[in-house]
Amino acid sequence: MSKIVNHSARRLEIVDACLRVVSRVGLSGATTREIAKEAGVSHGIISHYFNGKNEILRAALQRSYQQLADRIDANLNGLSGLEALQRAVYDALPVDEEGRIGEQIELAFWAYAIGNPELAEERWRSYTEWRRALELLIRGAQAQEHLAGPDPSLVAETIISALDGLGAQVAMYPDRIPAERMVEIMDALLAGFGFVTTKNT
Amino acid sequence: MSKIVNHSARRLEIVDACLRVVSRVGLSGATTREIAKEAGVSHGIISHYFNGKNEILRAALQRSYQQLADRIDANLNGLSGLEALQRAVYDALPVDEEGRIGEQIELAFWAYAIGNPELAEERWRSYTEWRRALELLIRGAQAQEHLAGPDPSLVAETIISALDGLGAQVAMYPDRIPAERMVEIMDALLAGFGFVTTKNT
Amino acid sequence: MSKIVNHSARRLEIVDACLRVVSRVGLSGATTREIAKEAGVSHGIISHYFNGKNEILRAALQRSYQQLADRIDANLNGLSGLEALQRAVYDALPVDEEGRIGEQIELAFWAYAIGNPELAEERWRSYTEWRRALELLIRGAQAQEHLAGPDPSLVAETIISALDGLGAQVAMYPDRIPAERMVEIMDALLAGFGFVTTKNT
Amino acid sequence: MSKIVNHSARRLEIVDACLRVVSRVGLSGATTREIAKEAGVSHGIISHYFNGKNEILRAALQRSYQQLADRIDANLNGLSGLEALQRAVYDALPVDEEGRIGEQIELAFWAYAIGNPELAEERWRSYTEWRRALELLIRGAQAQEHLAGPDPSLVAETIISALDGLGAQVAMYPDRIPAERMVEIMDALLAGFGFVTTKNT
DNA sequence: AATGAATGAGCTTTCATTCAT
DNA sequence: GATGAATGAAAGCTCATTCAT
Repeated sequence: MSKIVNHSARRLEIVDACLRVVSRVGLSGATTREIAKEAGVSHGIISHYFNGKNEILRAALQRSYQQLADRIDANLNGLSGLEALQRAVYDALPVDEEGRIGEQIELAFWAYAIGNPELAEERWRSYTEWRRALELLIRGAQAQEHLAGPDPSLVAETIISALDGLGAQVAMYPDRIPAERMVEIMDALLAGFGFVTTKNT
Repeated sequence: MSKIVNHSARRLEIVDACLRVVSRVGLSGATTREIAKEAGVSHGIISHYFNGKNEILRAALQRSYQQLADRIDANLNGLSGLEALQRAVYDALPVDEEGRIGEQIELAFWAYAIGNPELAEERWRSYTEWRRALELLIRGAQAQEHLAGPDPSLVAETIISALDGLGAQVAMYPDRIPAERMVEIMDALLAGFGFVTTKNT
Repeated sequence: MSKIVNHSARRLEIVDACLRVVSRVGLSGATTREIAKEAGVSHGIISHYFNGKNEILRAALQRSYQQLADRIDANLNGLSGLEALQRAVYDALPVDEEGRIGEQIELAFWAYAIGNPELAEERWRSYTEWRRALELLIRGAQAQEHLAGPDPSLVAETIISALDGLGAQVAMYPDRIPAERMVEIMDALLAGFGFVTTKNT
Repeated sequence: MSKIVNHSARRLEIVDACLRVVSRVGLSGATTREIAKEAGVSHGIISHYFNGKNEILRAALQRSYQQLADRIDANLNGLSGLEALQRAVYDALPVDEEGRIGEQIELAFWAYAIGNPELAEERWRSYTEWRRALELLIRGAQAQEHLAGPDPSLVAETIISALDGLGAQVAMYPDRIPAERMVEIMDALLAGFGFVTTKNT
């Protein structure tokens, strides 16, 4: 039992090291040697915990999404209706250092997913989950605001598209898009769907 | 005297081969050998036409942007107001094979731009140009429709974000997002900004 | 834990393999692949022990100098005056297989030192050391023989020049200059400076 | 007839270009492309004039020796005895820019001769010729000075060795050995063989 | 379980040579 | 004769993976 705990704990350490390396030098610089060094373990040990490099990357992508999902969930506590939707959308914006690094990691994996079906599937699962969660929030907000508004699924996809586009922009040009501007953009988007947001960010 | 070869035509062949390879296996799989094979030339010849691999990539990125810009410009001929805006936005959507490949190229280079300032700046220039053009179209449409609507700059940034997000999605999952869905999304977005679009796609 | 390997011993094996390869096919033929083959290891392993090819070459040059210096020092034990000078000069002559290889290494690196300041400085240090040691021996011999003879520094430089010239000759044509001839030449040179040498080679 | 003249003239241009390239970037940088560019001819034409790169190098080495021999011959005009010997030895010293470059070329070829029998043979021919010429001068000087002195052949080999050693030194460290010092060294050497030289350099 | 040495494939780049025009 | 495009081998180097200890 203890062995198993240690095993998965060590796996996690390596995955986190991988994310740090990716955010520092990009995916192309994330060699197994570099990851091992960052994790403080020997180079050869990696094959005991992962079945090849792709498995590390897949786990890292999974973890990166999990961190975002956790952040959103944590802040959603007790909120409902439009407030909950607004909160979730704001939390999904890369407004701080951590979010920016997350977007760079995301972007790195996106490009890598082309020609790498395993990674692409992993991301698709996370995307689907995120879209469904957002749909629920949208339905809740529409109900609260008594909106007969557009198809929640369509709204969710639109919001995610804009978030993804902004995320890519931030990943590439961290200093050129002020956090306030991103909030304005998402506010405008939500307003377009009938959600009159309050300015108490 | 020498073998009759059009130097710049040959260069272009190699650049196009590069674009095809990148769209097929991603930037990390776009080795000089693979590009040469795709172009149907020997591996060594590449150094006759390009000063190293980075020069091929830069040329490929430039060409990809040019193709998109040309497509949009060509179709805009004679249109004005909302029709022009709608046409441009539709043309920017990756609805066909060419567009899809273009998005894969884009995405591949986005990740590469992180940590490659030269490439990042080149992309920024294209982005700025595209945003300005879109702003003009938005102003024109707002004037025609007598809308006092939101800040054209904000609208442009929102549209581009959504287009970029959709583009990334298409790049990764070419077959999972129907062209009609993308049109719906952009229609909803435009409607949110007060532009009642007609269904004459 | 790990494979039991003496790191520095392995390094030395590779350096020695490098020296053998250089003596066989010259510096231009001393590729990393060839050195690895000569050392009986795989090509890739070299990067575990050296930071690039230049580091191997530097280490090889150092080792070659060390071998010569050690040989001269070892035989000088207990000798003084003219005997010591004569012994050192004879030892500096490439009269056996080892000496011949040493000269080939030297010659290969001489050319490489042009346009390689780092290597040139390293060689200059060795040269200066050798000249000073020779000057001391010359002073000792002059004192013992009661010679008011020429400037020891000039004598040292002359001797070294002749040794270097002979060394180059031997490096290129190992079989065309008999060891006895080289001894005759150095004897004639020493005689010209007033040192009547004995024939007890 | 004219074709033949042009042919060998073009050959000579290429050989001279080769020497210039070697003196500028060393033998390792003397690629066929660089030589062709320096000669102002197309890259492909070289195979019409030379049977492979080695033939260019051999011709270049030959020419380099010829230039030295010509210089010595030219100044020898009318001199005889010790004066002639002294003049030849002085002329063989790399005391000016041209001589220094010549030594660098020499040195580059020496190293290349290891593992390149053709080039080594070419150099051996020149060496033999030079040694014989020097022997004649030595005999002449000994006769004039009524010296029963040492074997002229031995003297010649000693002188050449010292000249070669000095040449290598100058090639590597052009600024560290004053021309006067080299003259002193050769004077001391000649004095050792009984030739009392005059100070009218 | 853990180490790091070792392998071999593959990368970009360079270059002498060949060849169609 | 002359050009420069084209080839293919080889260079130094990197890296995921395997393996003996």
